[in-house]
Amino acid sequence: MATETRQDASPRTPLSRERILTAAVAVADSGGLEALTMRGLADALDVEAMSLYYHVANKEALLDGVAERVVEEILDEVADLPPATGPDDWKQAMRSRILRARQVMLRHKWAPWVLESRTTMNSPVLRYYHGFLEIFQAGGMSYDLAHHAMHALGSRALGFSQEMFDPAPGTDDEEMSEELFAQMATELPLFVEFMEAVVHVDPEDQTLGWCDDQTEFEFALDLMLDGLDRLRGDD
Amino acid sequence: MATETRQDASPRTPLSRERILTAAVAVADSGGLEALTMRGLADALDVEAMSLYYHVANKEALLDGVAERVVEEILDEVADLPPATGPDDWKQAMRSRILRARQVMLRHKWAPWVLESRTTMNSPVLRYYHGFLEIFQAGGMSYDLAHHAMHALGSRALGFSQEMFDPAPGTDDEEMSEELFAQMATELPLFVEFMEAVVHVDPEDQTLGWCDDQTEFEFALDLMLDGLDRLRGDD
DNA sequence: AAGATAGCTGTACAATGTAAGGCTGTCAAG
DNA sequence: CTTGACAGCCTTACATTGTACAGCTATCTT
Repeated sequence: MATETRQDASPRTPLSRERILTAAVAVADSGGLEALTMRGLADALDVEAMSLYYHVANKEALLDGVAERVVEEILDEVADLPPATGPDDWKQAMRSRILRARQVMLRHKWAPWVLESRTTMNSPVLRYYHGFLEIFQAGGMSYDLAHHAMHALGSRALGFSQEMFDPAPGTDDEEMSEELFAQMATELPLFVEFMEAVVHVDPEDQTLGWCDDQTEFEFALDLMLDGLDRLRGDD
Repeated sequence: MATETRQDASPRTPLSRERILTAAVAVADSGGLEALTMRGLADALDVEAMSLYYHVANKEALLDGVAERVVEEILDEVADLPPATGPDDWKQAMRSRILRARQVMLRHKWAPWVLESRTTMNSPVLRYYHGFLEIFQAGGMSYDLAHHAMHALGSRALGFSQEMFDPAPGTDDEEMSEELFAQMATELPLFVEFMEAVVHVDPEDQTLGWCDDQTEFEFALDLMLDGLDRLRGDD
């Protein structure tokens, strides 16, 4: 009964930056980003909160690490894709790569917020973007155009687009308030037609699952890729 | 000395949701989003924190209001733009509109984060998007294409693109760590050429102001608009 | 005059990140 | 074997946040 700080005598695998990051991703996966607190993470590791600070400078650094982890997962996901061989398949190569990245984002719905809040570059991101450069080069694009293309793709290169005011059907379907709807009918007539045409459901009873994220993502992606393809020097 | 709670006898303009939102935008403008706390906002209004709750349900509702304010500012900004008259100028109309929106975003650097964190639609946003519908319609686009276009534009419709890992020259220019740079030279050869070609500065001493946000924004915007123009039914 | 109420304040509490220092086991030097 | 150093983890404590709850006060109504 002398050493009673820990109940079980199992030697407990020691903490490490790697274990912490793995646990952090797991916590965020199950509870969302707001569940990722230092105390909560420590609990998940069966450890006290302050112990984390021995391996991670602070929460900001932890999130940096988590961001790296996510991009590493993307790198894994695209590792087995065949390289682009020339101007005829650069677009397809890019497309596959980005859609694979999107798979990772679908597994970690919180990831976009973490990635967007990072400012510093990190090694996995550099490696990931290097793959794009290879493809752009195979496509015969100038570095200048490749640069523009990177910016134009933006977060889409990492597999997400961060929908604005996403009309995903929440638990309660009152996401469009009464007044807004009334306003729509009178002041914004085009919207009524628009929704009737697009939503395939009369605006009276809203049962929306009208925006297929995957479809919209691919549409926008192809729009950009086609545009870039047209800007290449040699056709 | 009886009523000593307030020093000056000036009757003090009463609080109101409007005054609060105006102050909130001002606080965020000067101190950034992290300065926008209930206590800080109350201070700016010469009032106690809890007084705000009489006019605003909670912080989330406050941010909703702030988001509305920003979009209203955009609406103001685009109010005097001439409407699109037909298929020949829809693109220009859209372009002007979005570049005006961007002006607002440049005034409120914090706004992207607020807007992206909102999930519920609000009235100004609906009105703003209605303007897009008018333009798409003038361009002769189907509602279906207009719908895709909205999604494809995404946040760009509101004038921002949320740059990933933005390499803006911070105070200290060590945003690319030693190890990263070393790795680049050896493992990621394309990056070296890339930067030399694009950055117009040798990678030894980094003095980067290499990404012109405005240029990149317009490039991506035009890429999308041109693409959409090509997808319209009638040429 | 009496009470109701809108608008604001004061106090208090829980959740968060994290600074500062204490405990403990391991391992090398004497 | 003893002794010290130190890595790794814990304890305590504090500042900052949002916000619940219960007052206070002036104005307005009856």
